[in-house]
Amino acid sequence: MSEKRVVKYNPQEIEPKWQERWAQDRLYEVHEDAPHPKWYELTMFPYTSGDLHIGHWYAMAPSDVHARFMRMKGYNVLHPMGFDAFGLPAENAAISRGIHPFTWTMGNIERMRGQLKSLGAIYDWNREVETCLPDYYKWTQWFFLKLYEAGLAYRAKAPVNWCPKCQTVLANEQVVGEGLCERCETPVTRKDLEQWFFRITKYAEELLDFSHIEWPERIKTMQKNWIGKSEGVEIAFGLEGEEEIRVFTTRPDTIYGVTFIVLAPEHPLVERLTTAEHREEVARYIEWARRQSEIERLSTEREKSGVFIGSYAINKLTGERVPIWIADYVLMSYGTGAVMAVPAHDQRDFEFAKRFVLPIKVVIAPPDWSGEDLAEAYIKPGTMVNSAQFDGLPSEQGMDAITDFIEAMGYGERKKTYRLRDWLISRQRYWGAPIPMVYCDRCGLVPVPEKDLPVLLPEDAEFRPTGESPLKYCESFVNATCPKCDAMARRETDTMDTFMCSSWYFMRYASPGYKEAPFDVEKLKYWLPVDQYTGGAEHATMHLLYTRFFIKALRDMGIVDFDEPFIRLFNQGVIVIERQKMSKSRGRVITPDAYVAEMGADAVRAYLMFIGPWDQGGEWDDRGIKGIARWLNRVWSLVLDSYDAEFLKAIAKPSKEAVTKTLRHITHRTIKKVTEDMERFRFNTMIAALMEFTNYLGKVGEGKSVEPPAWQEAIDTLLLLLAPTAPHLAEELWTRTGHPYSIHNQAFPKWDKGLAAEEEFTLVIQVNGRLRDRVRVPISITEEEAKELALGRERTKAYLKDGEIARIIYVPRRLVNIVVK
RNA sequence: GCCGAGGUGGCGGAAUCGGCAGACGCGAGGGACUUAAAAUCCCUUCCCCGAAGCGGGGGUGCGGGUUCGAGCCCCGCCCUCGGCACCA
Repeated sequence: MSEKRVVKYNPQEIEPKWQERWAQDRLYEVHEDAPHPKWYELTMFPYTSGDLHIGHWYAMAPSDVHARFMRMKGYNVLHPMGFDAFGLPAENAAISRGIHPFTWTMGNIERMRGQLKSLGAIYDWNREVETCLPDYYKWTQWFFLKLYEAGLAYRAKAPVNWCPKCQTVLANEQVVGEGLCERCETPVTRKDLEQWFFRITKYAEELLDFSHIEWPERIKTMQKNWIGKSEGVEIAFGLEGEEEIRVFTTRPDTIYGVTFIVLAPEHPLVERLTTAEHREEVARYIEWARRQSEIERLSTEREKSGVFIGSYAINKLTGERVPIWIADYVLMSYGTGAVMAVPAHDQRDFEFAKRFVLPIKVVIAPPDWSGEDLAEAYIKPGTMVNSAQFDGLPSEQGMDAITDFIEAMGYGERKKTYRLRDWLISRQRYWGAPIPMVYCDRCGLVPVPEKDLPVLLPEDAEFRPTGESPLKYCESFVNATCPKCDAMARRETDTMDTFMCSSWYFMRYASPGYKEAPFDVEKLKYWLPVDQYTGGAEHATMHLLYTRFFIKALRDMGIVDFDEPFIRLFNQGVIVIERQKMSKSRGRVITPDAYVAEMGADAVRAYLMFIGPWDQGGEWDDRGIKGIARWLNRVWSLVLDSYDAEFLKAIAKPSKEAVTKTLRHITHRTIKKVTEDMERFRFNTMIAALMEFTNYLGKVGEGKSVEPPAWQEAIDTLLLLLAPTAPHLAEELWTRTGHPYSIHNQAFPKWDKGLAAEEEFTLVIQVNGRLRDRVRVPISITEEEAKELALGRERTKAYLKDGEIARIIYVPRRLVNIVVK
């Protein structure tokens, strides 16, 4: 090709240049008055840990590419960025290094913002949101007050998860694996504490409705399982006197098989029902159970434990007296904290009965059962026996029949139970939004009036390694006056879970500087809800669930008018190193910076998308990035050469190898492929298609002849298709080839159906399912023609001579298969 | 234990309305250019047989099955990853 080209592709030079130019021209500022439909594409904002690693870019680059694609498709795209800036690591840094959490956090943000800018995304930085600034957390507190007014925030004493290392409580959702702290993996212990909760359980049923959102099945299933709905019956068992024990069961059909009752050790009736001679043993057991660590308690291999408390309950259906036990396999926090034990038909009850030699009464006969003892609980359906008037019924029918009977007799009623617990939002830490409440000796619990918000974090708090909340000992903070009576009062010293901050940040982006309210209602109406959300699946039962609850609560208060925050969700996979997650503490972190400095952001962006399907994640192996760099260099040379006068003269010369028609076909086929892949987030095959296109154009450029307009269409198309992925390179080449700035304001190419359509295909000829020949044929070939052609081929004939043709299978546009016997 | 996703060359991965397995890229081998190296370009690269072929055979975790035809569907296993885990 041309000898004249001297300019080399130099991303180090062109990337900063265009980033500055775009910023200067406010290319990516978005406004509500644009004449296009809006598109809100959001990626989960990063926690301000210090450095962005390649995993962050893996989340952000493809999301930016898709947002840019939508922008070129004509949408008014909001694709903002901000920082999740409250949280424990800032405080730990303060303790260990004497830096104030604010200083630490803002320093990190500074560094991360720089890294993010080098990515070359279309973030409108005027809309940046930082959750730790008073302008923001003022509204976090405001939302708390709204939830409080609505009766959705309450304070209660409860056994809660306590992380001894973080010195704070954790929400259920933040306890992972075998009872470990989500952040530091320390085993969690139980503590009885007064804490603030949000009543997410009120929305359990609605949270199970995913009909208005397009989310991955996997995430919906995780939320479903987390909410854990089960339908059953709550049934009263009689006690001496007026009292009753209520149990929850999903198997009312087994009620004739109840041989004992088990209460959770913390059950309120235990105290009253324990008889004098069992008191000591019961107390000992409760104490023992309380001391069990979460890990011990959760172990399924552990032998059942429990004690008899001396009292009996009456099965109202049979009139039988059954003993009442306590055991820690029954949880106070689920159902009623009491179960009717049916050892014959529940494995846990079975093990318990075996261990303590309690009767096992079969009421659902297994198939072919003739009265012998069971080796394990029979939990499947069967025929009802030993069940009075219900004998002989299939147990599935018995379920309803018995429930109807129980309801008719007033012994109990149908009930739904959920595994989901209320969201524990108190944290005994400094670096979070203070809960805006005051304790007054005279007035009790008093919310801080809206006009007094924000309740500011004191700057003079001391960070000591004792582990206790610095706020607790900060007098300037704790001492307050009661908003109601002006008397001396104490401020609440708990701060809010940071998931509270992230439950509304996506709404703040709509009007980030707004002073009168958390958002400007008109702008919110324009932008929300988020059309496309992307982020990690690890938030399935945390951020993603909390936020759905939050929006539903706000909707019911009339603050927002939509039901779901995020219409479409896509979860990218995890980038790993040596099959393990990146982790700062283990020194397994790759930052993008060195790669950006060496190969350019465009190459890193493209490589991250090329590794594999976005939702599958993958191994970071920097050897592969070379292939991308080579490709971008080839694009550079190809495009610049293409606009060289001599080159144009050369391709315009007629030759035997004229390819204009094929070139246009391939150009339009590529547009189709790239567009469809982009829409489906299949970035790896999109890049492969662009590479193939580049390779093809390179071949055409070597001595073949083509009409210049077709050639320029192809080259321009390549640049436009590449623009979302490699925005700097595309812009540079677009400008250098004399096109008007900016390529990012151009429309994404549209394919011509006729040109993209195939005219021929490779007909595969098989004999007995084995490939024997292939031949290019026109798409219009008929079945008869194809069969005839197949039979006539030299290569097939050899395989036909020894047998008789039994049938011929023809698959249009694919193959002919000759079956020979 | 239960639920979900997955297992394809030396590596990352393509191909799923059941129809050419291995696109694209990395790595490797060979060649061109160069005093040399880097860069770049060209060729080869699933395995076995064959001097070679646009020749034969085998091949998508394992074992069976359905089908003219199976990476894809069915049955039974094994392994990896993620989630849940005494939830009555």
